[in-house]
Amino acid sequence: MSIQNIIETKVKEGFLALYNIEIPTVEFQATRKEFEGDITVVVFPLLRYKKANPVQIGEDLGKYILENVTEITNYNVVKGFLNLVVNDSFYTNFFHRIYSNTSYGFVSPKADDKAMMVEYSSPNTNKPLHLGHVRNNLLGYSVAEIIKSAGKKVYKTQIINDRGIHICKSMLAWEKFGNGETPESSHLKGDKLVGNYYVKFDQEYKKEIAQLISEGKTEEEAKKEAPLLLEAQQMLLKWEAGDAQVVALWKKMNAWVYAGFDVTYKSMGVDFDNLYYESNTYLLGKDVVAQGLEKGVFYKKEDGSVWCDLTEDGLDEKIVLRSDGTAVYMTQDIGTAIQRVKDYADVGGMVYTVGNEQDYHFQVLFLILNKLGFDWAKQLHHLSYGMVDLPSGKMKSREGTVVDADDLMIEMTATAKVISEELGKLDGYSDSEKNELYETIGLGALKYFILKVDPKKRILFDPKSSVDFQGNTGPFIQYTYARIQSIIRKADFDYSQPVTIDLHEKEKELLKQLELYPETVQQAATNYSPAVIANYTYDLVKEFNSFYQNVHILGEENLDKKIFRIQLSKKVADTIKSAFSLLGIKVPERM
RNA sequence: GGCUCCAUAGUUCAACUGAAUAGAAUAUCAGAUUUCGGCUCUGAGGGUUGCAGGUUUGAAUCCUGCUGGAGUCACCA
Repeated sequence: MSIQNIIETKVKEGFLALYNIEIPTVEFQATRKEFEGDITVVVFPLLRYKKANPVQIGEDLGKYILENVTEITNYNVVKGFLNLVVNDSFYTNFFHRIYSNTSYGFVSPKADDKAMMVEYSSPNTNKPLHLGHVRNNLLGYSVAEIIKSAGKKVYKTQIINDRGIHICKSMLAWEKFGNGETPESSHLKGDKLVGNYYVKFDQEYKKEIAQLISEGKTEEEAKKEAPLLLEAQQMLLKWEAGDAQVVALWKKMNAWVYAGFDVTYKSMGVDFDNLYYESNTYLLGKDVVAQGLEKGVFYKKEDGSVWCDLTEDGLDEKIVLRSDGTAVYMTQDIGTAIQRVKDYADVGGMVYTVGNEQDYHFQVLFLILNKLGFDWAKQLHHLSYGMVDLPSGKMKSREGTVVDADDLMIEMTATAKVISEELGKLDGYSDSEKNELYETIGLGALKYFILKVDPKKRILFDPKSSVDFQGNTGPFIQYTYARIQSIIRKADFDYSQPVTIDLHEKEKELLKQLELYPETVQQAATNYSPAVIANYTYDLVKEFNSFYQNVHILGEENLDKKIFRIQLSKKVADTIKSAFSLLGIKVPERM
């Protein structure tokens, strides 16, 4: 039981005993450093139930708690804040409890709990992954890990956008200009190769437009009538009709792309439990539209198109089926959501990791699913995140201003190499071990940089200078971890026995920070925010560095103290590792 | 134009969802440790939380209006 729970119970009890009033909740905060105490009860909110001087209430409660809670050794009241001093034995007992708990902070799901499905990445198969996907992937993966550790079963998934006119564009360009080029013949990653032909299409298309305009067409006409575009549209029709040649080409080129994506996902360290392909799901949802019509959720217009009226909810009308009876984006998404629950019966909710330009779409989607009456529709969340901007402005794939995901990771690893070599702590490491380490550090820097920011906010990413290795960064935290490992390696005696000592101020601070870990994981899960974990870890590391600077560990003469400090350091390291695993960041033994 | 999101030290980010003097990092300056890894630690300066009102014992946080930025409002995905 946490000290907060103990005090909460007693404050309620005390309030009842003193004033004969029941209170529902008690508000806590950490005691500010300039006052004596470890935990603070905020008295102000209680004034709602008992009109009185907050200082007087604080005094009364403080006295009651001092008498009735053995863990509290003293108190003081400043304005409306009741500061309580917790005794050392509470913290040492707490430490004994958690020391050998390898899953400290995590909660295991109960057998009958519903699972969450977390969707992220969901790329198009006509171009490689870029910086925007990197943020998406890191967020989605991390939130999935956090939800899992907070006590829910999780399925990681994505829906691959493998069909449509944009896919036909790269297919057509390859057919016309590719001369049979393959990833093997060109030594290019498959996704890069296909991406090149997507760009090629656009270049040739623009030429045709220019040509048509010079022949007297308006720009609008030229864009619609360019032969290449007409051909691509033809190709899409053929694909939909199941034309053998087109389908074979489509399969071949998509396979190249998937092989390329796999490499990128692997170096990014993300994975999926299952995949959905739009080519399988784009026809889903039509039957639900029929059901919705019966229920009166949707209505039909004269031309046969089907709509959902959301004006009562402050939104517009939304089309769910075209007049020709074909599906739109919304139809598919409705169908896909339902399909997923069919495939995984224990799914009780979903998280969609998609950029904030689709906020409106998901608002509508969730609303419609709720209107259709699915019980899991109440547990849908759009994990919306801001754009990643470059100093040069917005990324545009056609203009070549994108930051490629693979290039970015290679660049980060190279930077890590330069810095690590300067430090030269790697004697005895083989080249492959070194390279693995550079990757750990480089990716750690990148991941931490992106994940420490609130997802809602847009990020300005300067590939040259914005990724630091000092201060509030991944490598700084990794460094602290490595240093603790170095201490542990040197402690070559049995320090496994629990000991009880008088705590140094810095030790107590560290223990308080460790105590916060479980609720931090829960908070991160409720808020879908890896940033909460990142900030917690940084605070823990700062606290440790301060401890490290102020006391001796291996140099301590008192054996019990020495043992306790080694154990404490080890637990801090374990917690860093655990927290970073939630962010998908590895920690090195040396660096 | 309607709707949604964002705006906090020079810069990058916090602030437990309404509480104490708005905190860190970075950069700058001053110091400590020269012995567990100097990628460490301590301190200083740096703020009218975009602006103006309002609610509240208390507002960066909630409400209203404005300013600036972004997104969205397709029988595209």
